[in-house]
Amino acid sequence: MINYELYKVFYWAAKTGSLSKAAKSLYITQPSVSHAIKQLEDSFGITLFYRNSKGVALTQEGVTLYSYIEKSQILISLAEEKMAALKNLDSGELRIGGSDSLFKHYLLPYLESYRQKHPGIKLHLNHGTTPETIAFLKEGKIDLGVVRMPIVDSQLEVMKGIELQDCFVAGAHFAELKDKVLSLELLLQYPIILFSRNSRVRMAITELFQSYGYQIKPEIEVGSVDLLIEFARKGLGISYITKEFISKELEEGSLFEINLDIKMPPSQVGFMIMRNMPLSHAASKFIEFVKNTDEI
Amino acid sequence: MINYELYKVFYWAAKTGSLSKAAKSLYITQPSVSHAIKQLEDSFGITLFYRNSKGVALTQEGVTLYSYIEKSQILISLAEEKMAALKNLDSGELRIGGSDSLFKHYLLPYLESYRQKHPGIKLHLNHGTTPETIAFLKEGKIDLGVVRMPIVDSQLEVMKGIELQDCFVAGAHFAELKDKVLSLELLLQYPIILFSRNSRVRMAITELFQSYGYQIKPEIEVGSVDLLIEFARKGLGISYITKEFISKELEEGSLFEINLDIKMPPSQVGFMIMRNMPLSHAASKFIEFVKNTDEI
DNA sequence: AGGAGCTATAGACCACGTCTATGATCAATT
DNA sequence: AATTGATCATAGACGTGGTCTATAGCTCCT
Repeated sequence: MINYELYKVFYWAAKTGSLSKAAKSLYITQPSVSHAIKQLEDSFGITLFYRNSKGVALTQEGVTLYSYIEKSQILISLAEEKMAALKNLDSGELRIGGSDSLFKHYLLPYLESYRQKHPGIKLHLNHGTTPETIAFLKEGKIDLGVVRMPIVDSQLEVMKGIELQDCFVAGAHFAELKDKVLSLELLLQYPIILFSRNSRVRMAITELFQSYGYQIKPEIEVGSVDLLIEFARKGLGISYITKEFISKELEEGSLFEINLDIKMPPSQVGFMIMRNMPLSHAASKFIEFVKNTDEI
Repeated sequence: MINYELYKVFYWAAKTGSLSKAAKSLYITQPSVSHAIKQLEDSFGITLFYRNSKGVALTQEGVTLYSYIEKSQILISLAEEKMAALKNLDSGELRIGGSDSLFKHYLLPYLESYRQKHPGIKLHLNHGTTPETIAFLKEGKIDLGVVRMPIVDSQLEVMKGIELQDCFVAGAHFAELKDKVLSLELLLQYPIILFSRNSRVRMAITELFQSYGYQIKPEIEVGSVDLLIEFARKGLGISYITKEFISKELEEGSLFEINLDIKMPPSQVGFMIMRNMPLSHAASKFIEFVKNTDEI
């Protein structure tokens, strides 16, 4: 089998029309080039160049070989450029899966600033439920999943993100509750708005109430955080919602937090990646970036 | 600069999905493959495969690299196949320059049998005068020129072909000359048909007559051997023509040779190639073939 | 005649690619 | 659980082959 290094030498010799120039381009000596070309000619049993005192020129057969090798070498050069671009994040893909609300309210600033730094990286955001996100990860359709903890799956490696605090909030319509401290039992007298059944937050709150011996049954179920906010503001009920996602509404007073006589347990954001599978460079840099920013 | 051998290893590893299988395909050991892939990954600073107990699979970046390298390697394979074809004359070009008459009356049987042996070789016959043929040779437009000797050109290497004997012939109209021996002076009394001015044969006969103190002026000048034959047969004059080209006519008696009191010097066919320029494989095999056949 | 290019050849050397041997891990058996 | 049989990774030794220097031979140009 022919050593492919010889084609590299052949390419430069043909391209420059000179073994000496090829040697310079390749940072080797002229005898090495001469030797390499000889090897190639010997292994084909065909003369590729004719030599004269000015340099070398391709024979008919040499031209034929060159027509193939040139394309091949250009492809390799392109490959090397592409790899360099991937390496310094001028190119690549970052595929993240997770819930819409986490993208919008938590990840967005990171994504914005990452994109600004690396505008060549294509961003794929794939929203879905936690099980869907895990499935996508395992199928290799996404590099990274961002969901609520806890996640227990031996195939996954999970890193903790920030802590979020869920709470019940209401709008002006329930102003009478503003400075009161409610028990769970009392809370359940009011219409409750919850996120749809298959979400992690919904499961968590259902379990929490069960552990206290109550069953929480929402009047309204919605599919997005925006609707949770909107419905609460319009006074249709009391929404269970992540406090960090409504800092604007709390500040401007269009929503207020309901004080309960028990502390709601915090929930944590988790970054999931596949265990024992190398991350794409774009993804690992993104995670690194989020980690460093979170710590500061 | 990256050793292109590594791409060969990468290609097989990616293609087979297994370092062990790649090793077998490449007739090296598995640790060598492992080492090579590692080198490639290190020099890019990018992980190309993830490894598991079943084998290896390309990462996202690995897939990108593979998309280039696959094409590149296929081109090289095609190149190697093509070179093998050129080597055993399944493919290639044979470009010969020379006079129409030599092609038809001398080279044709060789060309036929060469073509039969190597149907993949494209044949280019380029007819022209001797100076044109030499020019084509120097421009690299033909591999081989077949002309009348002598040729004196330091850039050319000339090999002798067969000897041809030119002679004067006539048809039935001049039957009275059949068994006579003519002097040059007497011959010149008859209408002479010669090949056109710029041919080598024409120059030779002109010089020959001059060396005896005569000037030969044709009644008719023609551009092809066929016309020389045809005109002589029709009785329009006495043609000066290569005896070997009219063996059929001499045998059947439609033409007969004029006996002269001097011996016409033989002329020799010459094969010209460029000195110090390697021949195409197709051409060198053809010359070899002609030489061997001629000797037998 | 001399010099400045070019490529070819010879021979020495040592880097690096390959090998063997072994370890680590995982999955599918027993 | 233990065993077997795959996989790839690692370590270290070995020896080939690619690269080097030095030099020759050639052609062209001054």
